[in-house]
Amino acid sequence: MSYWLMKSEPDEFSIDDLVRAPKKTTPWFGVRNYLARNYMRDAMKVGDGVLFYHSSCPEPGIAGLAKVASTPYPDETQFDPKGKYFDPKATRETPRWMLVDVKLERKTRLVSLAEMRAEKALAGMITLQRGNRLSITPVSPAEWKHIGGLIARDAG
DNA sequence: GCCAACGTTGGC
DNA sequence: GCCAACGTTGGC
Repeated sequence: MSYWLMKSEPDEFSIDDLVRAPKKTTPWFGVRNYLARNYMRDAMKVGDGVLFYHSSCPEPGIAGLAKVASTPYPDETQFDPKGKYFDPKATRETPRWMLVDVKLERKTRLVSLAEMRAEKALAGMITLQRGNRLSITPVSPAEWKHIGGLIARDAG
């Protein structure tokens, strides 16, 4: 069992979109970074814990808890020539971009990036490291547990 | 295979 | 809108 932080821009797909999604599940489409892809394709297992993170928005931070809900399969958006995620080098025979389904566990209070940065226990989190832009990063069991505690805390 | 230029991410 | 960081591209 592993843990992950997965970023989404709420303008594109927010925690509320996941709440409303059929079966509260979504394919994690649109990843176009090889390391992030490799995490989904090679490392994630069904049942792994996911921190759903809102990025590039007024208040970035963790917005919910989710789980990996499928084995890897091709990202359909790579095949759509009209879509923004089209990849002309990908074919059905040799897809380049793989994804997993993510299923909502529950929406949480927003644990803001500022709040995360204030926690010494989270100082080692990859996503908090200067310059890190990766949209999917592993989270240690200790970090996962600590964030669980933050979520349970009242805001402020 | 090197590396400069360019594009993107994402916080502020 | 700015800028740091870093991945990708393409010329050589």
